[in-house]
Amino acid sequence: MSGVDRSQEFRRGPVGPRTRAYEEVLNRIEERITADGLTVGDRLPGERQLAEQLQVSRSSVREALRALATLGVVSSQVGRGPDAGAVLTSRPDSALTDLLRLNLGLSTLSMREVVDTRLMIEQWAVAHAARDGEGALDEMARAIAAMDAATTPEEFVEHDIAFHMAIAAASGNRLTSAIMRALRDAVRRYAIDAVLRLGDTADLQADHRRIHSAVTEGDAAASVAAVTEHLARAYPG
Amino acid sequence: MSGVDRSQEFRRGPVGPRTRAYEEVLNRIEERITADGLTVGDRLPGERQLAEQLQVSRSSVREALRALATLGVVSSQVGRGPDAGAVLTSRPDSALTDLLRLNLGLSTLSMREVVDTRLMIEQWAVAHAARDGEGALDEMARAIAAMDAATTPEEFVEHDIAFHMAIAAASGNRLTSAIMRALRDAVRRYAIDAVLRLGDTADLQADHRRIHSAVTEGDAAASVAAVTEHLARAYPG
DNA sequence: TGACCAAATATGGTCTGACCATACACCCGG
DNA sequence: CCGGGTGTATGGTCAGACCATATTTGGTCA
Repeated sequence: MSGVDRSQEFRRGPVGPRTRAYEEVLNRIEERITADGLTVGDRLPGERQLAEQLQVSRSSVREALRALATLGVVSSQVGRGPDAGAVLTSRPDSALTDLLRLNLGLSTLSMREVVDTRLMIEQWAVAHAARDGEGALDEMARAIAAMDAATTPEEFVEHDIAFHMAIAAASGNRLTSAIMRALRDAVRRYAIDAVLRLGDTADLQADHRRIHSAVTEGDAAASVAAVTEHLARAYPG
Repeated sequence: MSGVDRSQEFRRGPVGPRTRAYEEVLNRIEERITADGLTVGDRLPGERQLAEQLQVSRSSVREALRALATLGVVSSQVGRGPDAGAVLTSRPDSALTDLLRLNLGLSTLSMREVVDTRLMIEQWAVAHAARDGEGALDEMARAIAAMDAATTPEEFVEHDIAFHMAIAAASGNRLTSAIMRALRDAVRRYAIDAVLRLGDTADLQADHRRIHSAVTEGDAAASVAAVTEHLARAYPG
């Protein structure tokens, strides 16, 4: 015989809502973040220490930390020192990307919905950029040049993403930028196939140049129109 | 002495990128989803079986499944039978909500950015609804009536969310709806405080009725204007 | 034969304790 | 003062056990 009879612990009330241990840990950590005003860069206690504090096993703590890591708010480093352990971060981009990619894989979201969402963000962002987004012009021009120099669809798409991310970044809104980034990363494969299908990138580049010109001239309406036509060309249907 | 010396296993190439075991499991499961065309409702093998197939410990499998559950693509039920075990699902809403809430808690995203994003979606959705969203009118009217009857800020906000979700749903785009839902859920507390601060909900309800009228008449421009003014009132600054 | 109840069983959930690889901290000698 | 060796805290992984739950199975009784 080994182990301890634990069958009578954690009885709360007549019906006990059956909170999983790792969820309890999750909530406690979130509480601590908001209550103690923890912010990016701060360290959480070690897994063993958290386990003792919360009276759960290290496995449960690890599952909770894994969930937080998946949401992009903690990042664990091994070893020792000030940078080791679970550190609070904030990487909504990769988390959003995974979320979209996997849900697309289960075909609960259609490509049409993703493209339409992208169109919404891009119209909104380019209108902002046309009004006061001079900072993005250089980045956009560089991306266009890099696309001209690209020799493979993969390379082209890489810089295409950079071009459109420059527009999104010009809006100054990190949330829409993160969503945009996640959308592009999640459908990267699809975009490469689209370039292959078109065969020629001249039309796409002409669109890019029109967008760049319209933003340069500060013409919001023309910018929106150019972006709309561009996406209609890239994702017909 | 117990255990087995494993120090020489998993050496691949000169520099081995040190893939964590649970990431390997994650990739394998994702592969299986796309390759085998698994879809919502299908079951994954049990944790013990997966562990044996992939030659890792059950803990690593569990961490991978926990990550997938956090992204809203699997859901685990205990017990036995066809519905037990890890089942593929697709709940982007709750995953998005957690993602936003936690990243907001770390103040990497400002409330301004969230509200602006919401404005973007809502303008886009209400324009769609005005064009062909008659299905949403009843739902909107019901929510307005429920807000009239609400006695607490919490209750009011609950139906306010329902009102705006009806608009989002009318767009027919599940991705934007999911983002909208996540935005509202993540800032629910903030919205309740806003209602308390305003003290009176008459102006908000007047806005809601204007939006409903504009959508009823199919006037997209008026709908967008009404939504814009509504959000400016609710979240000044 | 059919309905009902009890045992077997498969599943996720949790715990314990161990070992490994890593990377900084510390100390000691030159 | 500096360089290297050792100590040690940290996450990563594993193995094995037990628990709670829910279905399946099979037997018993009406």
